Amino acid sequence: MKKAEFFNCVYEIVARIPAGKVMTYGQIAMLLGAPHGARRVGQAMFHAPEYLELPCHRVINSKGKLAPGYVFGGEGLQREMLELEGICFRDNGTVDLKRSLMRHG
DNA sequence: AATTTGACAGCGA
DNA sequence: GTCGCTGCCAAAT
Repeated sequence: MKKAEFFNCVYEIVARIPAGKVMTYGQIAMLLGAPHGARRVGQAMFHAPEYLELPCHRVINSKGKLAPGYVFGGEGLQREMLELEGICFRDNGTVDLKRSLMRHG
């Protein structure tokens, strides 16, 4: 797997995440056959061209936590978008992975 | 070529 | 449950 392809695969998977579901970086990396590639998935997101219109706000870390805050204009905004799509949040501000994490099936 | 950085993950305190 | 350290791997400097 070449590096550019890894990026493209990430974009494709992210583009397939339905509204109301989320995926973790590690999970995506694993689907791509890179069990330790979670960080690269993050880099792929950061470098994601806008015209792809990826639902990158549906990609979160394994703890259900959202992006650090300087990405979508603040964690509050990302959380709001997710809530509008039906993502279930817990009291501590994390996503309820049990309900909203997409299973690869 | 070597060092630093990062939208992560897992484990221990 | 939170905080910090370590492991991992590619991009950027």
